[in-house]
Amino acid sequence: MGRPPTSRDLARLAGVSQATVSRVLTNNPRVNPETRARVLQVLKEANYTPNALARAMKTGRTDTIGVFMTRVTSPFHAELLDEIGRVLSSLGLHMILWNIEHDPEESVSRVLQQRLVDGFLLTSATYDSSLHTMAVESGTPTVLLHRGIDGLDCDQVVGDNWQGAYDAGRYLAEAGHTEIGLARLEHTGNTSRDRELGFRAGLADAGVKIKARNTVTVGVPHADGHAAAQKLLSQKKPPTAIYTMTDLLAFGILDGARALGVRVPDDVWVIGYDNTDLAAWESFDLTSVAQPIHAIVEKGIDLLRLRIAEPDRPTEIITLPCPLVVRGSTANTPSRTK
Amino acid sequence: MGRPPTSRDLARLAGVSQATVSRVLTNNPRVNPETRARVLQVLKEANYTPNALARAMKTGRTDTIGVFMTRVTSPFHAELLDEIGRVLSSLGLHMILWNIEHDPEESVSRVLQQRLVDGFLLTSATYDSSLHTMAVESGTPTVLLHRGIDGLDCDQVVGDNWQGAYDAGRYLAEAGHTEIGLARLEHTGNTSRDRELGFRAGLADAGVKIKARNTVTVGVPHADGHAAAQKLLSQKKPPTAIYTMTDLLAFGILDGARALGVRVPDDVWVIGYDNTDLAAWESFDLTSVAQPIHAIVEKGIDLLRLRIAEPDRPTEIITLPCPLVVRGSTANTPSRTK
DNA sequence: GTATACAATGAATACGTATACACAGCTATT
DNA sequence: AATAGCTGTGTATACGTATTCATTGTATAC
Repeated sequence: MGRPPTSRDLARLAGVSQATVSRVLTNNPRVNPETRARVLQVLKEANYTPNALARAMKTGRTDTIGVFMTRVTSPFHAELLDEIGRVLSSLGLHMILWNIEHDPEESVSRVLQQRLVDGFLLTSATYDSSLHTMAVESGTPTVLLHRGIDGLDCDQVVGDNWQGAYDAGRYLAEAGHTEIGLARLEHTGNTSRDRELGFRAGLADAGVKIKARNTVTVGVPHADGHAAAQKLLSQKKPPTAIYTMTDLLAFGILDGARALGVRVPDDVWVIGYDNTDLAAWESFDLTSVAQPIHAIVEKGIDLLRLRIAEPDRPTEIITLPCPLVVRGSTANTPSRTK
Repeated sequence: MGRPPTSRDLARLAGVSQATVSRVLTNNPRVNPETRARVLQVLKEANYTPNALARAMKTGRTDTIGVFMTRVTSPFHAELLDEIGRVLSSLGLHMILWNIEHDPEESVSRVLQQRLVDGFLLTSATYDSSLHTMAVESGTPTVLLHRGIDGLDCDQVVGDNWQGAYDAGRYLAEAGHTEIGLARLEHTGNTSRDRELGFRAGLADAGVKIKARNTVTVGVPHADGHAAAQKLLSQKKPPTAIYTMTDLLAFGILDGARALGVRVPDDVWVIGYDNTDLAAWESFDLTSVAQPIHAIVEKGIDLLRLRIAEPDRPTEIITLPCPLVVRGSTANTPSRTK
């Protein structure tokens, strides 16, 4: 075991200088083919791997991307993380994951300046956090994924939440619903805001308005959706359709309805947002606005790499469409989509 | 912006040598209190953060732990990851996450030797992968979490899968079930093996044996549980209880039963393993063997830090109890546990 | 046959920090 | 009063690699 061999050790073994070993490692063409072959042979026999830290210090590149995220256990976030991991690894990049829910702000700000990574992916930008401004100011290339911030000079790739929500509202109104329930989140960022305003606009364009008594403000967990359903559905004249802003909340609403003996979709329709894998499970069979996770991640990492290569390029903000995926929680005919 | 300031820049500003700045940063007592105060003042004004790479290269410690995982979207894995993140961050440690599903074996082996991290947490050790042996041979401190490997000289912290499964079997048998369905996974590691053998033992000790026609081998996804339920429950004489080895599969089984119009728990009981958050949702209300996630992670990271501090300490293998959590999928009385 | 280009290599250096070593000034011990 | 110890600081070096610069040898052009 001892200490791992260095390029200098290998150079001695191969009878060349450390510089030549380094040239072989970096595919520098300025090395004799025979010498290269001999060195490669020695490297292979010693099972040598360059010290990534030393290399990073010299080149200034770590081949590592920092990812900031919250609530990994939330289905959508887990899918997002999985996709990020897939794309990064296909590019030979490592991922350092920070759950900013656990980390105190001050420690996060330190992380931003440690030059541990070549770039940041932020998936949870909110108005009440200064993470995104700190990240941008750190000078390290940064891309906002999934959640954007208006007026921030930073690359962003997000789903078109307004349009997705609009379509959901329109869909319900055109199906004849007039008593619409809304389980809304506080507007902590663009995402929650657009998912509410777009929905209201979609309804309004079809002449439907949400009554105050059918609106309830919730937090993010499943239990909050459950409670919201209990509240909305136990009224004298309950809504015939409920829209909410994440699948996780929609699952809670479905559970809440089930607990009350209210049938879906016969008594009430339910629509979520994110189209997570779970939405397709028979237990939920949830109509949901789909986020183009793959495209968001692919494009976001693409932008990040472009910015790493060229820090002064103009900022891009990319908005990708969110199609409505209709399932059994809203279709009351046998010909429902799976 | 320019390039970030170095300790040498700061030393010049404070009128001291770089060594003194470094001493302040590392809390070296051998520095005059007045000098220290002055340096700290300058550091603060410049908003200086030490270059983590340079520090790591010098000290040989990165304060970063590498985590190997698979299928982050699986509820149990997401909870495990979340907990790992929580504990690591509370200790001021960073996490590099590798999804070994995405990464080709050869690139993983390279990662193991790059000295990017102080230690590894492996959460997905299986017989058919050489990851754990490669990790141990890499010389970097390694702990197996949640999934163990017999006879491997490596610290391991796992749930007592055999006991948990045993209790589940015993519980079903004592409730009077004799036609027991088993949706089993191939034995790719200790975990799946013990979760089957323990269950069979628990039944056997109560005089119950699983019939071949009530056994089906499945893969890990939700859909496989669904298919297994369809197969088991569409027999002439279907089982009155089904046990399976993960909650995810159990959810699939519940969904499969629902699709067939088979009622749970009236017609069939269902038991899962992991006691994920979702198991408590009303849609599932699943009886499940609980994994002590918090204790596993806490203890595992504890062991890892001990080994980093003292590489030659004796190997520890810790097995933690897995209590059965009874919910509505098995209780047919109103007084069921939530 | 000399001058010139170029290929191949080694020696030296730099990345930013931590730390061993040297040294000056001081206090305390004899 | 001379020695020993202790404090605070600076100088120099090392971590392991990539890369610049210098050097040698060889091939090409006149």
